[in-house]
Amino acid sequence: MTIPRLLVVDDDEETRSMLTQFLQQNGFIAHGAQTEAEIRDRMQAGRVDLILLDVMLGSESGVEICARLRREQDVPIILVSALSQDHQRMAGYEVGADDYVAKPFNPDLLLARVRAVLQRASRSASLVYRRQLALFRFGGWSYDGKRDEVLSPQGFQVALSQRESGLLKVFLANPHIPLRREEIQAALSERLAAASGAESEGTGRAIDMLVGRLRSKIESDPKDPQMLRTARGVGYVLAVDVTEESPA
Amino acid sequence: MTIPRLLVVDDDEETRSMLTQFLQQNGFIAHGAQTEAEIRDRMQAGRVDLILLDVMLGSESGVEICARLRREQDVPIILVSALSQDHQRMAGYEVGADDYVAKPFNPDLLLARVRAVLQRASRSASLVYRRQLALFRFGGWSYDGKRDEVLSPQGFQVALSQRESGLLKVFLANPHIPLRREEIQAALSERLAAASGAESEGTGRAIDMLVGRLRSKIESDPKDPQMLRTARGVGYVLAVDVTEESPA
DNA sequence: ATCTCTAGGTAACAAGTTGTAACGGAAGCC
DNA sequence: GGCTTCCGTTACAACTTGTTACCTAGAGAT
Repeated sequence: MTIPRLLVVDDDEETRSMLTQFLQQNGFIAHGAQTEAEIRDRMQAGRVDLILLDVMLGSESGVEICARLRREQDVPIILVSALSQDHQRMAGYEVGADDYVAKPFNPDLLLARVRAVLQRASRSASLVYRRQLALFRFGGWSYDGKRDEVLSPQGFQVALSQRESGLLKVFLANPHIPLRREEIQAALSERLAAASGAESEGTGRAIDMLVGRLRSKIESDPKDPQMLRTARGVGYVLAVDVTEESPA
Repeated sequence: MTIPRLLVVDDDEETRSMLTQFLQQNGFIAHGAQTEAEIRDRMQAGRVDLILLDVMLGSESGVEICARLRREQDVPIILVSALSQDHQRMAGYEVGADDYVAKPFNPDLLLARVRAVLQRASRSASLVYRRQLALFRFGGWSYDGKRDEVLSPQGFQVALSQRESGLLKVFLANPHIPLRREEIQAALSERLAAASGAESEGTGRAIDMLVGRLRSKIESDPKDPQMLRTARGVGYVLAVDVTEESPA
């Protein structure tokens, strides 16, 4: 894949340029668009790998646009919204969005999501599915998103806590990519930190602890981890391949 | 191979001539170009071994040009950009380009990259691959970039620290080429030193230490190194052949 | 061949980072 | 309330990695 090409759809000029710039700074190609027509223009004009679609587009509802786009083409879509109630979230999934991010969002979280969706998209060419329910296989292990259940290579079921399985999901979505602690933190606690460069989170070493505990459960030799490798000075990486199946 | 012929594509006159001069001083043949049309002219007119392509070409996106060129021919391309704050990250991505360098770049780093890409190009005619994830074999040893794991000729697994495996990767990418300490340093810490002739890094002998430690791990007789030879007055060379396989 | 000078090998140390055991608070359950 | 489980914090040990200092080996001059 070449550099991913993103399309940021938002009717607020400021948000749009802020977003496109931020994404460009992080190695993506990002363009802006305001209307459904513009989206279609862009997609006509060239490849678009992912659309970041605001839910509140003045007159139009982003959700409806999403539904329409999805019916016709298979471009991955992340819905962006200030309304982060759960039922609305579900509505987004029903419509076929690949993910859903609340605004104001933590930039690290957004990055992680974008990468995750692109990853998935590049692997399983075309497949509208619901994020949570996939079945992952990695290094002999498997994780069933539907049951939130982990099976060891020997078939033993291993109980993970909420947070641990959350952590696992974050890594499964970003294999081979070193994740910084802040990114992990952000992806885990969907709490919206301040929008921009928010680097609060000076708490402590919770992530290290979490990783340690997860290792003790899914690494055959936790002292010498084969899957959850540490990237010194950076964070942690999942160093095995991940395959993802749509749920049965 | 004869002297490699490089093409520097940038719309800024100053950058372009600075770059071409620098490359010429380092033994390459370098020309400049500003537009895609000019690139094609040059390629028509004569062999071009490597293109250094700026990402921000005024109106056009270098990335798109890269994609187009790649679709038609197999010329190696290094993308140059000011956009890559989080550069390490890009490495994880599969880009159509052969490599990606941040601007302002450390000249030593650039040299190392150029050599590495030329090396690869001459070896494995055409191959879009994932930089990090290749599998290398050298002098009986192997290095698995995917697992970041080194196997001795006897099949024993040797644990390298982060920095040590980074060093190894630098050498694997540039076999038989004497690398100066500054180049190595630059390639290791992708940190952008000051743009031009920036020779800061007057720190100390960290590289010597690193090489020493790596030798102690992968040389059968560290006192008389067979692979990691020292090039007196210059730096170090990897003195064995390297084969590189794309990951399974 | 010997001398001298300098580059490089290496041990010892120091600073920074990570792994992990122990502790304690909070939430859920009986 | 008392228990258990989850999870963040702290403290400390172990490991990484750069720096310094000292010594040996090579290269060139005599």
